[in-house]
Amino acid sequence: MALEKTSLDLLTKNTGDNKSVEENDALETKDEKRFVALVTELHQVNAENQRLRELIDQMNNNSNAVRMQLIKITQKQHNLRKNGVDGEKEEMVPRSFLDMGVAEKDEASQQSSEEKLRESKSVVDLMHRCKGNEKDVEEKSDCGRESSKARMEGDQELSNKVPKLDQNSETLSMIKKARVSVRARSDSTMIADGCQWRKYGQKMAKGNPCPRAYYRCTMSTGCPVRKQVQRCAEDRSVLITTYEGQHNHPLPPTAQAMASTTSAAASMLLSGSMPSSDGLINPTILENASLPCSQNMATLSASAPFPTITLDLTQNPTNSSHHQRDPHNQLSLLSPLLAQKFMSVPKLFGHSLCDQTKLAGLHESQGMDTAAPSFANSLNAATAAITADPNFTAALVAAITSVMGSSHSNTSGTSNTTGDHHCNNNA
DNA sequence: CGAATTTGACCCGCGC
DNA sequence: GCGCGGGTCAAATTCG
Repeated sequence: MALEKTSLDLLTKNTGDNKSVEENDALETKDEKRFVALVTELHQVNAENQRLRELIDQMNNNSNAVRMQLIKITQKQHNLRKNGVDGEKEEMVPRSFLDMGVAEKDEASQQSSEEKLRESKSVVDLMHRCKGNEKDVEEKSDCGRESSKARMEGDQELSNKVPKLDQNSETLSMIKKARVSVRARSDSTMIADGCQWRKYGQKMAKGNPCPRAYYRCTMSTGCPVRKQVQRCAEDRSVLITTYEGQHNHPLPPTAQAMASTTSAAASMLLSGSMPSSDGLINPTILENASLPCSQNMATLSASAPFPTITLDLTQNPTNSSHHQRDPHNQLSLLSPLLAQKFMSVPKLFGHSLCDQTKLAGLHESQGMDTAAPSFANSLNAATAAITADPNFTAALVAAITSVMGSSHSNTSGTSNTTGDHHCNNNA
């Protein structure tokens, strides 16, 4: 609008007569018109900004609501499971990684949980589909994991699961429990990840002169999350922290980024570790997800006793090298860094992730049309591979939630390092 | 004095 | 069956 008026004014000026007084009057009116037009335009931009801000606020609120809903549903599911098992009334049922499924004995309670899950929003549905797909895997994994505990606690029901386990021992041999390992430089004995931990053991590991410490989460009674902390044998300044399990309680904002990211990484890992003919992890997904970014930040290990995804924060990320020496900063960067890996791909199929037309518009406006053709081809290949896997989508949702949460709680913080990836960049 | 940590003992899975 | 290594338990010790 303003541009049209300006051009019209210019035309008027060009076709005006040569008298100086009239010329001055024309110039004054022209300036006034331009000023009014600029003010109008400014108002329009402000209004647009206001709308975008409201949109972002709404998205943040929705994100938080979905997250809280997920927590509630998880807790409900957990309670249902607990009440459905006679032998475990007094004890929290340990939840394995990502709670991908439940034991056979809880089918009835799981059904009711599933009904509730159906009522929840699309994100939760996505996560639930992820759980459903891996139900069998987790079922057997849980049996194997808890069989020893069942014996120790004299739990007859759990012990009864062992024969089923033996029948499927062949399959079981392929099923492993996922872990997320984080390498970060730190001089302290333990990296600060926002959670409260209690040390319950320490062992000398073979091949490493440094002892390995065992911690469990004490933020909630019965929280199954454990972590191992060990210094790298080659580089003592590197602290290797291995997380296992999922928190069964709400986390403080400082811990949410880490928890969401490790969950996302593990979910992605498990999504690629469905039993195949050779029982090995299919690394394609991670490779594809890693395509556009710096290499070697995340690696998979199929040879380890458990499938492990390693997030290496000891190497310089391309745009945040100034954070390197501070382990706290490294951790706060973890989520955006991983999200950077994960989310460069969903820019292409962001429509399916953010099913709102406005979000799609934002993504389109950022556009892949400026990317190099080879890069776009790689991303197309990655998209084809990844969109076929709903579990990876669920992992992405977790990563997105992580980033949105961190940006929400720390608006001036490190989330800005990846601020160009998502919905809060146009305000 | 209660909570957290340390540390030796124990259990279990796996390979030989 | 046995030994080894990883993981966990729980009594003893330390710390605030």
